[in-house]
Amino acid sequence: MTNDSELSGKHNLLTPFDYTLTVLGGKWKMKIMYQIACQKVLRYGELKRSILGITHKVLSSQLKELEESGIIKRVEYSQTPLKVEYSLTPKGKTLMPILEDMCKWGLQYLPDEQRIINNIRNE
Amino acid sequence: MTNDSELSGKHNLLTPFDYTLTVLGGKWKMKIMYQIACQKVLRYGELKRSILGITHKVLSSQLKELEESGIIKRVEYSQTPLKVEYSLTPKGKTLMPILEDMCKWGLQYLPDEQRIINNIRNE
DNA sequence: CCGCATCCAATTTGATACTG
DNA sequence: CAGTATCAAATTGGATGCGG
Repeated sequence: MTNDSELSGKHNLLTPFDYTLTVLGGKWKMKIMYQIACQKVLRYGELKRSILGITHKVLSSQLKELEESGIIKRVEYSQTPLKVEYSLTPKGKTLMPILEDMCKWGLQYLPDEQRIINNIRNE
Repeated sequence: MTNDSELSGKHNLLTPFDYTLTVLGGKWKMKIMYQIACQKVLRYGELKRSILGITHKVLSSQLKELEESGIIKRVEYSQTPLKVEYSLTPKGKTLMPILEDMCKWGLQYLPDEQRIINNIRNE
């Protein structure tokens, strides 16, 4: 670790851009947010099934970090069996335009050979 | 590897959103792009000095990937000592609005305690 | 100066089992 | 059902040296 945290001490100070990267960073956070946003509310298991390839451990740790960043809200219903629902917070919703722009950009630039969904209503 | 690539075969097919994540993904690519965009053109060494904490190995591998994705352009001048300049391609420039929005979002939501630059022309 | 290759350490991830 | 803990496996990261 030879980076910023050395310069800025224990409370690691960040530039605004780095803060956003911290909140959204990693391989899965944006995909998780995207899924939650699409469905408004999702239970843990539904979320897991909707994101191909993510593992139990990774999903739960990333959900926890997103919650700590104030991006998603976790509501636990004390039933048996347990039920937990995730949704975006207002703060989280303010990030959606960025994710949508990323999606639009991908639509424009994704090479056809790699496209997985190209036959939806092409007439 | 229990993910998409299994489902989609060797040419790993992607959704548009995943494509964007692939292009921009990782800890450093967006920061690299951001630096290049700010200066229009940067030599390798300048770039390295401008990004705190990045190592030689990581910077060069990420630059290569960005080049392969068509986001940055690499121009090599056959001098001794060697000189290489990096700049954004037109495709790369189309991503800048997204990076700028991320920066703006960070400005709004970065908690004051973590802010590293908060005294620039506050009157 | 730039960037690839190597070697080894550190971090992340996956599979599995366990708790409330 | 949701989440944590553990441990091995895989991936990434840093330091260094070589060659164009």
